[in-house]
Amino acid sequence: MGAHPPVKTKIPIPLAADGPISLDLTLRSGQVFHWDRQEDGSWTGVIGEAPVRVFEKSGVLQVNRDAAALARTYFSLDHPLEEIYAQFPSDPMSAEALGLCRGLRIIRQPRWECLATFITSSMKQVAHIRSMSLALRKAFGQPTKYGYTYPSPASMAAASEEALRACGLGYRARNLLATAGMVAGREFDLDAVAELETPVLREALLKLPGVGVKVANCVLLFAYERLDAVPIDVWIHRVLIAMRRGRGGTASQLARYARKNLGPYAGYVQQYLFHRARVSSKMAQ
DNA sequence: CGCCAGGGTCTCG
DNA sequence: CGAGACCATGGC
Repeated sequence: MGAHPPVKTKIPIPLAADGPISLDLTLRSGQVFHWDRQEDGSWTGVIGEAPVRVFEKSGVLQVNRDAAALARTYFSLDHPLEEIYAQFPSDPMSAEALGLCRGLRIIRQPRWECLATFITSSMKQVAHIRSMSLALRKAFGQPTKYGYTYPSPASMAAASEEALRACGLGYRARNLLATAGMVAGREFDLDAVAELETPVLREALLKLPGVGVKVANCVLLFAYERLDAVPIDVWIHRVLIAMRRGRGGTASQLARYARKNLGPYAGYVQQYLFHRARVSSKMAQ
């Protein structure tokens, strides 16, 4: 807590010609689960070890000075949104999703945080992933001005399965513990594998306990900048079937359909479709 | 209260 | 390879 002197000066981070950003959409879209929206509309949270308070107005971000560089990278302000939108599919669902989600950006997450969080995500609602993340941070992370850091692989590997279960993980505790051990012991080097081609990297990730095709694609998209990776969860599964006019299929058939029809930024399209599906579901009730 | 959730893994045909 | 059973938990 005392490591960071209070910084009251906020400097604007101007956007180049890369389009807008919406913090509300980006931080509520099921990519990250540890940000808090304040009453003044700003968001507080942690990027890596750094406490961050960030505010968006008129397409410009304001952030505490010591986190400016981190925020640029984390919020992917260099992603060419207008080019991505120009490559969006023209089907009605993708077009509607784009209309709803302009400014939603795929975040560059710290690799371990992303991998571990999505190991805990299986068969869990977004709200509960959030509560598990908070419990893990409180139990094993470090406190900062704006919340807790995400626990290191070593600190999780050193924990007991019971301590992880106490954070609400259920049967996922075993997998998280095993994967934390492999990462902490350098049996799996999260940084070294970043050099691998996407299909090879995917196969490598699939060797980790608790990582199947869906979680591997989340990690590829959110932590390794593979913007063509398409995680297919229950929501996207339903969306793809609807796109195929009710025609279902096996998981691999739907994956092939997504790869052929969602364009070069299929991961972005997927994220927009995910948000659209969840919003329209809430409206329906 | 019962349903469902950003699934993975193992077994069996 | 594809389909089914099972796994823990809590928001809604």
